[in-house]
Amino acid sequence: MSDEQVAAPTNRRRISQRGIATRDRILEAANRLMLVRGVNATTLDDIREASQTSKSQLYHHFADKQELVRALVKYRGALVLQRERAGLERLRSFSGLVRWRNALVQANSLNDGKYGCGLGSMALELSDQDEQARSSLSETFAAWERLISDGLHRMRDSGLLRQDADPEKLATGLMAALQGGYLLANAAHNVAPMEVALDMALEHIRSFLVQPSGEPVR
Amino acid sequence: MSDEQVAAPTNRRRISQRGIATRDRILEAANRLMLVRGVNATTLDDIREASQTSKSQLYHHFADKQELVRALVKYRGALVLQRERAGLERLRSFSGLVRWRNALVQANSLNDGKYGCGLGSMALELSDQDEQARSSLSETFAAWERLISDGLHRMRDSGLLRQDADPEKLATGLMAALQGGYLLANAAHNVAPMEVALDMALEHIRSFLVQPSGEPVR
DNA sequence: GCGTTTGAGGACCAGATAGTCCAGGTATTT
DNA sequence: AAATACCTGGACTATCTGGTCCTCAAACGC
Repeated sequence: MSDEQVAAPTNRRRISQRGIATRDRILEAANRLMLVRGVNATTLDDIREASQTSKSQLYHHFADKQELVRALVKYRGALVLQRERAGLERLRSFSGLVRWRNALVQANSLNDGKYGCGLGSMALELSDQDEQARSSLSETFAAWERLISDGLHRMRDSGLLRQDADPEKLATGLMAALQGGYLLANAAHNVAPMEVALDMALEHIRSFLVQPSGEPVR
Repeated sequence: MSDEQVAAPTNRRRISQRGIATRDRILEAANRLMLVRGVNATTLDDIREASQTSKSQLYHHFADKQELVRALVKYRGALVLQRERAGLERLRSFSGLVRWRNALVQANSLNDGKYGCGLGSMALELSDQDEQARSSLSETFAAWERLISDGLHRMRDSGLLRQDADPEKLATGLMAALQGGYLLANAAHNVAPMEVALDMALEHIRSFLVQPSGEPVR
């Protein structure tokens, strides 16, 4: 009876609104719990309870915990990229970068620097544990950096940035400052280090402006 | 018979060379294993086996896993600070910073960016799980940054850095770039992002030199 | 030498947790 | 209405793992 299902565990074709909703509820719960407790410290029972589903549903939608985690990596990646796309896809000026910085800082200050970046924390926890999750995360970081570097490219093309500015490297540096800022802020339970780190990166980018405005970053 | 021992589990005074050696062996093993697998994914049995000790010795030297982890946080912190003190306490020039950078990059490139910084990985894993470990890590980061900022202070006092340079902020920014670089390098299994991040931070510091030398960072 | 302290070794226990299975009920689609 | 997909609930297992306990050996002071 369930032979066909077993035969095609991954690419099952049955798609019902209800099923999708449950699957999403599970992912959403896993997302929430694993952000504050970490992946390994969160049990499937926690997720089952938080998502108001049953054990069998967990295993109906995901083969095992590892597959759930991998799905979560993509889920969270999609969330971040969607949020970041909204803030970055029309980036055309330095003040746009400052606004982007302010939004991130403000969001993180709401919980006193705790929890850090959903992607960054998974990266450290999973990189040496699940190669597939690692490469997926790596790709998400790359896509995120591309959103930034695309904006920087636009700024360079429009003559705002000097020609010798390297958008890719600047984006990587900014991303590292962001992730390092998240990490230090998390350790300190204080958003201040994240601000300093981002300001440093922005200042660095500012040094590539064709005509550096007199006012400082903030 | 063992009532007295139970009464004073923490501040025991018995100090034997043999005992210290065993304790250190345990910590050293925990350090090694937890660096690659993470804290939560490492079992006491792994540690027992790797340290060639017995279960009872683990619990003779540490009340429970949490105490072991906390001891490891200090152990690792001491190791890092010792290593960093050697490389930073005589920092007096920009080229000294570059040498410091090169040493870190080279060390991390030996394992293709994997594992990251022992402190940083613990910070993300423990910050929302063990308040005591978190604050201990936070202090270690502060001490590490102080090693850097002390060097920058010396450079400023000697007239190398401009007076408006803020050594504390520069040190925080550099530390964030380092930690973010570790994280991205770990996710990518490639040391390149760490190089870019550190170079950005160094370039930022260089912009505060009184007479910026013409040659780039590297 | 003798008793006490310290360390080694490992058997053992209890609880947590991933994962299985099934019996039956409810929605959705055709 | 029939078939298919989805869901509940919970019992059950195997394993892992933190933690306890007990015995024996070595070291050491008296």
